[in-house]
Amino acid sequence: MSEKRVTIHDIARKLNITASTVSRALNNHSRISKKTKDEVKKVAEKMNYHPNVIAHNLRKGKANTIGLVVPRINRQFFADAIHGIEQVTNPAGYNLIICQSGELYQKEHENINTLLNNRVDGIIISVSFETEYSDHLQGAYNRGIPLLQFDRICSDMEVNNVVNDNFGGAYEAVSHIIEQGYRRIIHFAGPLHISIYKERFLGYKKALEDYGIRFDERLVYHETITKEKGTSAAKDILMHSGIPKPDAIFSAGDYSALGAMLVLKENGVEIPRQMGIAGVANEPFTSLIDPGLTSVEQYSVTIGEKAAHLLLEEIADDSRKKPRTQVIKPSLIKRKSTQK
Amino acid sequence: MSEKRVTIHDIARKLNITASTVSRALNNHSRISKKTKDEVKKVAEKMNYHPNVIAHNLRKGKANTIGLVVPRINRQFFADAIHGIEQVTNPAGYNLIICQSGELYQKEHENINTLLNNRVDGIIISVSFETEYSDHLQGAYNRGIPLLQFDRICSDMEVNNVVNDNFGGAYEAVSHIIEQGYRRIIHFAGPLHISIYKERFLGYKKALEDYGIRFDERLVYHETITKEKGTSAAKDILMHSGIPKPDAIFSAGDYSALGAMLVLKENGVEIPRQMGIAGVANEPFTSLIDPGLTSVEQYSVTIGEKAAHLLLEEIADDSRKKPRTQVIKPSLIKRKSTQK
DNA sequence: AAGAAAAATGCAATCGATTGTGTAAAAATA
DNA sequence: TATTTTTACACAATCGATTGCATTTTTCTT
Repeated sequence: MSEKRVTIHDIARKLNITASTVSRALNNHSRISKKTKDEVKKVAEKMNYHPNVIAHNLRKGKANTIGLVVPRINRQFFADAIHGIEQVTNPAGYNLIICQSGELYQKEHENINTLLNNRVDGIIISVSFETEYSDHLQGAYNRGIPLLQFDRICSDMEVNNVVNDNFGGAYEAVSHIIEQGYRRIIHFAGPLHISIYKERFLGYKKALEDYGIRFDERLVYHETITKEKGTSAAKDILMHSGIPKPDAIFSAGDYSALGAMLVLKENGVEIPRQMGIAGVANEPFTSLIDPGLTSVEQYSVTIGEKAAHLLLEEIADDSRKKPRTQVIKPSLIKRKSTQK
Repeated sequence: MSEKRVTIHDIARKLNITASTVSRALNNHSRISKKTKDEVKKVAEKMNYHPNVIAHNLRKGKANTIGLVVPRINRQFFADAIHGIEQVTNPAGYNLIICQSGELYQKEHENINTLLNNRVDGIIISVSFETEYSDHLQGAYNRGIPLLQFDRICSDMEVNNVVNDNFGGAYEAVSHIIEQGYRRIIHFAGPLHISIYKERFLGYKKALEDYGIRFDERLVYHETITKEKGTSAAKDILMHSGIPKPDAIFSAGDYSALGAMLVLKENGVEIPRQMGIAGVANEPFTSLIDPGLTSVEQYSVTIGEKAAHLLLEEIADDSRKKPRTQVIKPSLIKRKSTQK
């Protein structure tokens, strides 16, 4: 059944030479004659030899592996980002070990340890919702492991980052909404201790300010980034008549925008005439629903690619440089939901 | 900067004992006194010791790693399946190395080699569109590596499989369509050399047969599983008046169904009154578009979980048993698009 | 043909942890 | 107290590949 595994020693024995010669031959070492090289390779082929990467890695002291930690893999943004990362790391000869934190700090910490134990050459991480401190990351970094954060970052970690211009994206979206004639603009915010949501919130406020619209705290729905939260927020909006009637929503995420849109439509609110809506992420569904949802495209694949490039660079020259933060410019995809 | 890595030898030196004792102490070996165990653990902790998994794996001859090969990671079905797999393998102490074939046989072959070189303990694969032969898989299997296929399978490989009841799902969908009163039912088929599409096609035919509707080859649009192909197919349908007018579409995928739906709506065809539409996969967007698209839910996370369970079982008892094929029962999600 | 230079290969240590076997120390038994 | 048993640890080989250095073989010089 399971043919026992063939090693360089088996090849050596068959050819009456030493394992070191076989090793050198397979690695095209200059001090080995072409003749033996050819013989070795032929025999290796014939014996169906596969190098033991584990032994190789042990000797070399590196694993040729990059560790990745994301909240969940089955979310479009991360799946795309991972795709981008693979696109770069794979041709460079690196494997990827992917871990999911499930938005839990504890799990994320364990993930990091797993990766350290596996002697990964570098770590790419997008932190969980829960992650407010970065001891676990700092620990890895102190051990000399190149570390890079993307999208969601711990700002107290001084490492390379690849992020969206969340502020700019939000600013552009809200500006667009205002220019379409909307004035009382609601904001569905995410957890503000998370950098990306904070920045979107700030972009929203800045746009209001620049257009001379007074910021009104009552128009902010906090922690509203799931479809369900969007649904209940919309119901709340429909009920509330105490405050001046809002005429648009800028949501920090597409899903809550969707939830709200469905409720509003159901209740006879015309979109975009009576209420404009825009979100962030440009999820696939935004172009499929009716009306199409205006949204901020994040270029997640690009983010992944950049992240991988930066990390590989850092791995290549171990002189630790001043951390860079690469900002990816998002772009606003204007659809019917905001075209008054 | 990078503190040099501490090994069991460092700990041994500090305590004036041997590395073997340290190793045994850390592994709670019964022959080591509680006293030394405690001392060793304390020092290990203090020295910030992390075991070198690579050395461990080399010695143990296994990598505690499972290899995964999928066409692409950033497709909802696979992302979900991977999620399911992780859900099982992670608590069991396995890492995952994920490879993408990009739907290319050549790449898939390389992926398999990478995994073999990394001495993975098992491989889970969903083959690419291009994959018609299974030499590469057979090679891995012959080397004694437990192998499991899911979703898309090479039927000439005698290994454990986890698949959808594609036939049944299609049968149920088409039956539903017929029961709603539709009669001239178009089929958007995928590449028929791929098991899942073949089965869906057969399920479609069987349902027609059982309801006494004659199968008409002219109603089959082949290789029509992308949104674009669905779009062009719909245009074709609108133009063609030579054959009796079709009144429903059963698509082997949601995306081509979507493409068709958009074109038909644009051209004033009323759905579901004039044309019923159903797809397969229950993609997230199916519930968001208007009208909602009837579709077959595949339970991709469950598929991943089952796949992982089966593989772990096979890894656990190396006596190679007769391969099993686990079939996951899909279910039809009925939405407006087929409610005449 | 002898010696020097160059080329090709062998030897043995190494990476870090595991493990079978041997041995000293402690405990139990006679 | 002498002897056996048990307990606790040390020694050394091993996993498979890599590599500095030593040694042999070949090729080149003169």
